[in-house]
Amino acid sequence: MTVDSQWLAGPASVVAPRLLGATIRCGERSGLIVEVEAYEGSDDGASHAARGRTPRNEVMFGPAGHLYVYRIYGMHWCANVVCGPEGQPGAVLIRAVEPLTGVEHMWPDRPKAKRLTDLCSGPGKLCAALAISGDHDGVELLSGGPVTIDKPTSMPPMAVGPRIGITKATERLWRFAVADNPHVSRPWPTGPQREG
DNA sequence: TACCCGATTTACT
DNA sequence: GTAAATCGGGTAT
Repeated sequence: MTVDSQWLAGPASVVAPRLLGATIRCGERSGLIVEVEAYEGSDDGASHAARGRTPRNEVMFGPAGHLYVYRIYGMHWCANVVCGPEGQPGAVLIRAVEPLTGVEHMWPDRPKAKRLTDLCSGPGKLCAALAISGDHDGVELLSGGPVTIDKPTSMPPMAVGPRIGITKATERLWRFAVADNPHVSRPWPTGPQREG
């Protein structure tokens, strides 16, 4: 069952952990979502939407169920699932995926990867591996569309921690991952906290 | 129009 | 562990 705007209607910090174990698909290529981060609105200093609406973050302010893709460091793409009520910005950054299908297509797009666990273990890596780019910014996550996300069948054990690579709002524990999954972008700083 | 810098990845010491 | 690659968005001038 693919996600819909109602399933994604909650705030990013609530929707994010629910996306663990979901399957993201782009053409032949698919993977299990094993790591995410939540980004919300004006009260979240780390969010692109913190300082209001701009051409880049436009999609974050739109209805849930769309993809927000942006370029970072002039090199890589990062993919987010837009959630929350329309007009209220929020998105879940997909940080790591466990490759499922179309892996033979992923290797050529990840020439530096040496192991299966290097293929999609980072937000920029998984975009390259799944062939997600700026062309997908704003696309709706509809069955039959270029990118789809299937809901998880069950909620896996989860680890929680601070978000990666940000300098603001670092106190918020809005990074979520499947506990002990080898495909995560980075290990947990201290002993993983579990719940769920 | 100028300047700064980032929700990263990779190579190298 | 540190640093380079690389560039458009966002804010300031």
